[in-house]
Amino acid sequence: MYDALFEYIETRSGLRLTEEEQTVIEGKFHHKSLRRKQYFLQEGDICKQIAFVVKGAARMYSIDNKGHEHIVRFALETWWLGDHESFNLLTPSRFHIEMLEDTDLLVITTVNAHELRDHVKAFDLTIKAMDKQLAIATQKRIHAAISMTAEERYTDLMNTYPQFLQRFPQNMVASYLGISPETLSRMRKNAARN
Amino acid sequence: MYDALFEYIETRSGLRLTEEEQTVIEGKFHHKSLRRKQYFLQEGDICKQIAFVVKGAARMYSIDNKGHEHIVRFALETWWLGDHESFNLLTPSRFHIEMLEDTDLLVITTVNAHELRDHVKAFDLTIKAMDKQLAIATQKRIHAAISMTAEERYTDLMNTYPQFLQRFPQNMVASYLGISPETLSRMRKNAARN
DNA sequence: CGTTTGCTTGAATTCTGTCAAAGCAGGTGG
DNA sequence: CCACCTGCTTTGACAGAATTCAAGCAAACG
Repeated sequence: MYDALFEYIETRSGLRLTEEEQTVIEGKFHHKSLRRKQYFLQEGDICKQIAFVVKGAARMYSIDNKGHEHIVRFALETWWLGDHESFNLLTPSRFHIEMLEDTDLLVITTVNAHELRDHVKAFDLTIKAMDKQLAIATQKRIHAAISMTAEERYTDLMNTYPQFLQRFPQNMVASYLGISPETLSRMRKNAARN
Repeated sequence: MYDALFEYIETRSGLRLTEEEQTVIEGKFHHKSLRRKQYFLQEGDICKQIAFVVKGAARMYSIDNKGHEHIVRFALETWWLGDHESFNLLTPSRFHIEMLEDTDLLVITTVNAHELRDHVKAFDLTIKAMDKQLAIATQKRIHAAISMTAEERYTDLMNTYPQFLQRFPQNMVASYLGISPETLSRMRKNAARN
């Protein structure tokens, strides 16, 4: 179960983990299984832990005052679950994090994550690398949102994350793109013609 | 000139800087003045340095294949200039960073920034805090882009950054919101009625 | 086998962009 | 000091794009 996490840390940090470090890491995380439709976080909760996805899939979304859902992020294997804002500021989250498949997680609390960063250099480097990657990905997404048409955003998504349409229902992909399911359906019909 | 930076680091890190540390920091940064309409970065450049804004204002934007500009970010005093993606991956930037006012910057290279993080703990903590804040702000912006109408995004912006409309022309605010200047003008007219 | 869930399609409506024109500063040079 | 630019905002008319509402259909699920 922990092998996927060790491999992830070694790849991201560029360092090898000693057996001792592996033991420390195992002590700070704990395993958690969630089935499809179960929640890791619900709106109003304070996000006091984050989780590494060993196997499975999830979505993070909000519900607006008209009752519509808006998917901010998906998560697949080797991605992380958690609401940055709530986690860092200890404010109630505006988001839900729901499993879309039966999922295996490795969970760590805020406090343990900080301790681990102080004691295991490879983990600190990993988090730094994640932060960078996240900054890049979110900047791209903002750029896409303000500068591309819905159709361009869709083809861009297909190039960047072709897995998404295979593992997530189309109406959720539409929600992620910020368009209605009907619009996405029509766009795909047009795109197939060309 | 450096006082604003020292104060910023001390506030963000929660640590006091020794005189020695202040000297080290001064040695790694250098001062640069840019006038209105001058560029800190142009499309195609690799972003090998970032800059702390001591005084002034700037915008970061791209130009699409129709020749339209799209503003991804603004920067004011105590904010930073730089393209995360180009800076971290050393790829050519898709963005321009242009001064909107005469601006004083403190510039640091990639290499020096890494060294400084290793030697001055307060600086490392500051960068970590910045990364967190950036992650929160960008997540909010993505959420706004996919879940709000143009009008909701506008009022949200006015609440979060009321300075923007005072220091930036309205057509740039429109570009930042991802709408046309005409639409923003009409929205403001409607909002004034209520 | 019935129910739920997701996908598609059509028609009406609302929103937004585009194009064009006009007005309104602030700044510059004569 | 005035006339003229130039950059920015406003307004109107029109076209195009996306949402909404409604209906029908297929596949998956319990």
